[in-house]
Amino acid sequence: MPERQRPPLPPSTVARLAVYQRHLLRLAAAQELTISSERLGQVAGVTAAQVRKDLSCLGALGTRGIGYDVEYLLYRAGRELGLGEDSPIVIVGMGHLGRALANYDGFARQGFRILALFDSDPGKVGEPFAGLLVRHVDEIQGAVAGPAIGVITTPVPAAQDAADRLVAAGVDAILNFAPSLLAVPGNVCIRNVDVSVELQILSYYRVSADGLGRATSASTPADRLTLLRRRPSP
Amino acid sequence: MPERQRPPLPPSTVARLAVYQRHLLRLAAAQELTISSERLGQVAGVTAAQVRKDLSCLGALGTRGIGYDVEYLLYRAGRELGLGEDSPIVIVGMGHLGRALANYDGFARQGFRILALFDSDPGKVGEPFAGLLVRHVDEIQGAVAGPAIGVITTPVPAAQDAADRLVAAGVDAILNFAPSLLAVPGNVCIRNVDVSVELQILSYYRVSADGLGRATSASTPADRLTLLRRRPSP
DNA sequence: TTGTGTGAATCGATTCACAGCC
DNA sequence: GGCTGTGAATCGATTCACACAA
Repeated sequence: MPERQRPPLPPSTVARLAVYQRHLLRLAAAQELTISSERLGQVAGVTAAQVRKDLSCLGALGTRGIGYDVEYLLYRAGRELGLGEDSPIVIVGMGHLGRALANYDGFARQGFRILALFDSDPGKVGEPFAGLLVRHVDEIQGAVAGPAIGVITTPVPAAQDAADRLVAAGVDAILNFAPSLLAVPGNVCIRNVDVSVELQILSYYRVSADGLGRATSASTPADRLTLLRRRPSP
Repeated sequence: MPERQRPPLPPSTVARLAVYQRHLLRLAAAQELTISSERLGQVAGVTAAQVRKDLSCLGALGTRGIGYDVEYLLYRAGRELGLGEDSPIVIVGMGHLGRALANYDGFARQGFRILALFDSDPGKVGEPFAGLLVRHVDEIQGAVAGPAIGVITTPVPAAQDAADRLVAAGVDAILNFAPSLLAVPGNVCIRNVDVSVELQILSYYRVSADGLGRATSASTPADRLTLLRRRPSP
């Protein structure tokens, strides 16, 4: 059984794999049987060579002269990303953003399932969103059984507390929308999304672009680089 | 006047500069006068050497033995990112996410100003959010005078149309939350944010981490790599 | 002594180019 | 003829280490 004996994927490849996955779902729904690196690159916004390099990390999946089998690629990419069964998600912070995410129906399609919603405001506890009742953050540890992905959509002052509770409940990955750096144990993986930061980045390329007619930048897929840092030794 | 005569910043530096900016604002509010690369790195989640390299791109801003002047750094970083006066933002798509962003009060603090909100649903047109009335997407071109940053929070099928209208109205940068690759002219800069993709990336590192007690990844700042592609030659 | 600024070295990621297979 | 898989080359980004200024 020579399964699961591959070097870890490069972080940039992981990020793109997630993007490919999304487009492959669309292609599969459209009854496409095979896809070439060229076309997949076009829809994902990367070069064909990049696609081939990325996919070759999963093994030799394509057929020369033909391309890649959409269904099989979907299966392998999904398995690599750990999307076997529905991954449970819990959301902490039922402000506008938390509600937006709770109501987002794309999660189910992408293999995620919202397990519970939490807020610290007693006024919000008990309210129904997306078929779930909001629970108090005190209940996180009781409600979350085993590993799950936590999503933090609280204001900054509450974010660290939310993270602490999630970690205590066994959550091992956190998507943080609060613009602050959370302290968590080394075995918990965190990704931060900060809309203001995204806008500021756009701001920079905007000013470089105008003035002259010089075209500067074109579109890009949702390519994010995860920086992984080892725990500093004690 | 030897102003504005610097090579363009590396994309990864631009992304981090936006993160520094955010923490510098907090430090300035807390009356901190100076900050060392060491401490700024701690709060931003990067190494001290990285901070120094990044900041040295803006010139020699620090004082040896002391650190960086918070106010001055804030000024220079903000200027570099093109945050001089309030940058106008328009949001297209008043679903849950669009409303969440419209109500987000962090934009103003970060130097952005929401100029207008749009939706294609006549039922939503006229509704008030965050002190603005939702207008119909047909009005985009009339309402947006000159360059602005467009934010697309529509469902996928409407995203390209939204982008086209924004571009026609003179918008030169787009933050796209719809999970699709938008086609825009080469002088328009795009960044994509896809929450499902973020979750899938977390998924990967999650599965690598558990099983054994091996710690795998620690936290990371909102570091995103913008891939800039030149327009392919015709 | 503290902490910046920066070349040099390292590391990783992308592109190129082409051999090999359908 | 078309398209994958992959080493080799290139490009960029991070880290190191240390001279130098306050």
